[in-house]
Amino acid sequence: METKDALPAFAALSQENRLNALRRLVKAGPRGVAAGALSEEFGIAPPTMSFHLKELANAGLISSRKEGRHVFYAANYGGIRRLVDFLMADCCQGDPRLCGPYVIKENSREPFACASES
Amino acid sequence: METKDALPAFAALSQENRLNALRRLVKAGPRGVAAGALSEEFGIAPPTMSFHLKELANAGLISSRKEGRHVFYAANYGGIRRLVDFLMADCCQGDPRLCGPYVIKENSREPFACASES
DNA sequence: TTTATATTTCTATAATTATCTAATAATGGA
DNA sequence: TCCATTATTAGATAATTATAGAAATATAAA
Repeated sequence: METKDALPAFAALSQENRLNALRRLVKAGPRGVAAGALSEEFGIAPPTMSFHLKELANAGLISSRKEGRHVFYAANYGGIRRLVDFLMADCCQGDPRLCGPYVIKENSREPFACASES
Repeated sequence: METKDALPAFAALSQENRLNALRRLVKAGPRGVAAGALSEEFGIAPPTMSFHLKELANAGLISSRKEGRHVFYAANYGGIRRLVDFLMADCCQGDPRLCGPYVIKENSREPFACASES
């Protein structure tokens, strides 16, 4: 992951419809949700929904697969993880004891960890 | 954390100078870095740097403190964590086994975890 | 072939944002 | 007190960019 990959990903997340959609897909799990279902659930016109899903896909945050005449979109957990890793790279110069109240405790599972911890 | 808080945070991260600055502060640790040092390090004019730091601060991603005539900026690890938590809320409907290759293993420390795991 | 679903293309509108210069504020030392 | 340093604010400009809608196209199922 490089800056040029991270910037479009964060840009994709800074739009309400897209943030809602990605969070919905994160909840949904690997099976994903059909484009039409998302369109209906959020009350967004299909072309607009498609546009936003494409943005998320281009940013590497979701993937799609065809199933019959539906296109299912699913969160790309690996892409999301790489983005967070990039943001937290070399956290506290690798000394997690410096992260203040967010120190990574042994055997805990924090949403992010210092690079040296992962 | 709500959508209205997350959106400006992601928007803040979608600008190159700000993303660079935040990653630099994440590396620096709680002590932070003076505004002038960041300005010089990245070759950005002081007013421009100040503008971007303010954006990051407004987004809750960094904090500042005065020390003599310097202003030190430091990563707000709590804010960053809350942002990631928000993005991953209720991941896979709380069943981490569904997260595909990024399953949260027992006793592992992943950069993010399903909500039910944290 | 007909229907349902999804995507693409195009366009108009609007909005935002990044950066520069100049001025101001605040601090600390001589 | 005066000066040098550091940082922020204000004002102005310019460029970019993104959003969303309409219409048309493609794909697949019944």
